[in-house]
Amino acid sequence: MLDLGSLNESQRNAVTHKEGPMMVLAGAGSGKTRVLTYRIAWLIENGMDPFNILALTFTNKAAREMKERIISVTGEDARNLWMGTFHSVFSRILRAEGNKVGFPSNFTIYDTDDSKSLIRSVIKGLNLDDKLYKPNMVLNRISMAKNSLIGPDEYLENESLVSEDYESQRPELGRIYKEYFERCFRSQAMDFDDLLYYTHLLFSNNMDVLNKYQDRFRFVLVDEFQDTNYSQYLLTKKLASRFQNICVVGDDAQSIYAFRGADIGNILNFEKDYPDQEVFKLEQNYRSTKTIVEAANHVIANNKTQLSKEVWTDNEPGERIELVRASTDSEEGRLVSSSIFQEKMNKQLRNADFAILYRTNAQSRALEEALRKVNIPYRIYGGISFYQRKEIKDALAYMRFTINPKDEEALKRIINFPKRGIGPTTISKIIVLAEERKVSIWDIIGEAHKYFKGKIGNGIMEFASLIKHFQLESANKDAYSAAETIIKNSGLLKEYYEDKSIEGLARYENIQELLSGIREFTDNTDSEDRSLASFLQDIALLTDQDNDSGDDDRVTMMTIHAAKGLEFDHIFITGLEEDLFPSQMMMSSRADLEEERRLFYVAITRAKKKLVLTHAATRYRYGMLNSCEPSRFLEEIPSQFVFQNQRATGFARASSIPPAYARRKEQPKTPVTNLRPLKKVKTSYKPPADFVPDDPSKLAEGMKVEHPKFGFGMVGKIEVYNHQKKAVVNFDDFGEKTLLLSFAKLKIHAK
DNA sequence: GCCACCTGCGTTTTT
DNA sequence: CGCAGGTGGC
Repeated sequence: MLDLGSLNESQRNAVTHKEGPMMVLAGAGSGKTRVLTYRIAWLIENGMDPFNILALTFTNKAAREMKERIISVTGEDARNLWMGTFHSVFSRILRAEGNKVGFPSNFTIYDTDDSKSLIRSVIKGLNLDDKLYKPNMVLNRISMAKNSLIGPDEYLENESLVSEDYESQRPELGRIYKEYFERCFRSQAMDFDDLLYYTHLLFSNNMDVLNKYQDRFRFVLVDEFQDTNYSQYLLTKKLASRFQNICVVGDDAQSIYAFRGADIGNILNFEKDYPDQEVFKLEQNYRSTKTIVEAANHVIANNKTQLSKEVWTDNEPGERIELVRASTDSEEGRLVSSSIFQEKMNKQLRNADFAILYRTNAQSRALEEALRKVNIPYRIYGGISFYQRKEIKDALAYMRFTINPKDEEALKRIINFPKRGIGPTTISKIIVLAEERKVSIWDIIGEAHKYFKGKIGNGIMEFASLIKHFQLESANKDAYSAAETIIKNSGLLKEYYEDKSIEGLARYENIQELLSGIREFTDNTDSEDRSLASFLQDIALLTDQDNDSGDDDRVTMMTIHAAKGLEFDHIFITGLEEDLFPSQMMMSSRADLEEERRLFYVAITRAKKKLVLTHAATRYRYGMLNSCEPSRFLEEIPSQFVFQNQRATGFARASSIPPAYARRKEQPKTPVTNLRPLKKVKTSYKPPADFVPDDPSKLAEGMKVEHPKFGFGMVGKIEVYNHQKKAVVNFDDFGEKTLLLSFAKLKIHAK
C-alpha cells in the first residue's frame, strides 16, 4: 500500500495529479525519482492498468530500479508496465512493426564502434580524405541530423546544412550520410539514433500504428526530460497526444548532454506546448547540507537560461567546503588520498562514502596512483564496458551474423578471425560486389565461388557453410546451446585458449563469462522466447553500469557526467582549472559555458555532507606540463562557504596564493575572488586564416610573437626544463604563459 | 597477407 | 604520454 504521508506537500500534489499535462521541476536531491515511482504506483492503485502506462528513462538502471520499486509496492501486475529507456522501448516497437519501414524483426543494433567503422568504410569507398572527414565528426553530424529527424535526402535538400558543410570545406558530408544510411539499411542494421528516427518514420507513415500506441498509452511519463533531444521530444508528444496525460520530470539546471543533441529548450518551452499544464516544483533538498545547497545555488545563479526555482533545505549547515590547492596533478592526488585516509580514520567512514569526480577520464590516472600508494581500494566507472571488449564483440559478432547475415560490420569482424586467409582486400571486394549489385553481403558470400576462384573462394564458401550450420543451431535450440556451438565451432574459444599470455587468459575467462550470462538468460528469462535472437535483441543497448554489483567497499571514481543521479557523503571535485573545467572547448559561447556550469552544479549537488574542491597549478596533459589557473567557477562560490586547506606545500606561483594568515578559516572574508589574475578579460582570440607557426627553434628572448589562441605577446625567458625547452611569453591579453617549445605554435612578428 | 614501426591525435557519452 | 590507425618491409 502506498504511503503518501511520507511525502511533502508538493511531492504529494505531483503524485496525485489526476489528468492533463504536468511538469515536475525537481531541484537536485528533492526526491524526483521518488515522486515518479510514487506517481506510477498511485496510478496503478487507482485502477490504471500498468499495460496502459509508458514510462521513459535514459538508463536501463533507472528503469529497472523504478520498476522493481513499483512492483514491490503495487504487486506483480506492474511487470506489464512499459518502462524502459527510449531506445529499448522503441526498439521493442520496431521489432514488432519495423517491417512497415523495411526492417525485419531480427535487425541488428549497431553500437558506436560499428557506426564509426562503417563510416570509415564509407569515407574510403567515396575516396574521401579521412583526415578532413574524421569519422567521429561525421558520425556526430549524422547523429545531429537524425536527432532532428532529418533524413539523408532532406539533408541534401537542406540549403543551410549543405552550405554549412561547404563552408567548413566538407561538402561531401551529405553524400556520406546518404551512403551510410543506405549501407545500414542494406545491413538491416540500426544505429542508436535510428531507433528513434525509424520509430518516428513508422508513426508518420502509419497512422494506424500510431493510433494503436496512442490508445494504449493512457499515461506517458518521461524522466530526465531536460536531456531529451528533438526526436525524443516529438515522439513523446505524439504518443501522448490522444490523452494528453503527459508527465515530464526534470531539472533544467542539470541538463548536461547538449553535446549529444539534448535540447534544454524542450523543458524550457514545455509550457508553450501545453498551455494548460500544471507545474509542480520540488524545491526542498533532502540530500545535502545547507552549505552545499547554498553554494550550488550561488553557482547556478550565474546562468541566464533557466527556469525559476529556489532550492532550499532544512538540513544542518554542516562543514564548510574545502578548497585544496596543489602544485601538481600528482600532488592533487596525494592530497585527495590523504584526505580520504584521514577522514576515514577520524569519522569511521567506509571507502564507499567517498567519490572522486573529474571532468575528463584522463585525469583518473594520477588519482589512481595516489590511491594505490596508500592502499585505498577504488572502482573506476566508465572504462571499457564488458560488451566493448574485443573478444566479447567478436563472439557477439558471430552470433549477430548468424541471426542477421546481412550485418556488414559483424562480417568484417569475423570473416577472418580466426584466420581463414580472407584479408581486407577480399572483404572490400565482397562489399563492393554487394554494392554494385545492390544485394546483401550474404548473397555474395553464399555464392562466393562465382566471384572468387581457388583458395579464397573455397575459404569463403567454408565460412558460409559454417554460418549456415550456426543458423540451423540457433533456429532449433535455445540461446545457450546455440552460443556454445558458435563459440566452439568458430574457433574463437580455441584461439583464446591457446593464448597463454595474461591477456589471453583474461579473454578466455571473459568468453566464459559471456557464456554464463547467456545461460542465465536461457534459464531465467521472463519471456517465452529463449532463442539466441531474443538474447541478442537488446544486447547493444546494455552498458556495463547495468550489471555492476558495486557492493564492496571502494572509493568511487568517475566523470561528473557519470555521477549524475548519484549521491555520496563525501565528494571530491578535482581539476578545477581553467581550460580543464570549464573545458577549453566549451568556452566559445555562453550556452556552452552555461552547460559547463550546470555540470559543476551537478557535481556539487552529489555531495551529502562534505565537498572538497581541488585544483593544481601545473598538470601533465598529453605528456607535457602545463601551468593552470584556478577555475572561474571557484569564484562563484561565496567565500563564507569555503575554507582553504593548508596542507598544500606547493610551489605554485606565489602571486596567486594569499599569505598564510589570510587562509585561516577564521577569516571568512578570504576573497576567493582573487584567486584568478584579474588581467584576464578576453576568453578567446581568433587567429587570422593564414596563420602559420614558425620554427620554434628560431625563438629568442624579446621577440614579438603571435599565438593562435593567446594572440600577441613578447617572449621572455627561454629555459630548459626536464630536457625540454620552454619559453615564458607575456601575452597582451592573457598574461604570462609558459609554453613548451616543441609544441608551441608561435608566429614570429618582430625581433 | 602479416607483423613491426611510426605518426598523429587527444572533452564529456545515460543509448 | 598512450592509443589507434596507417605505412612499409617481408
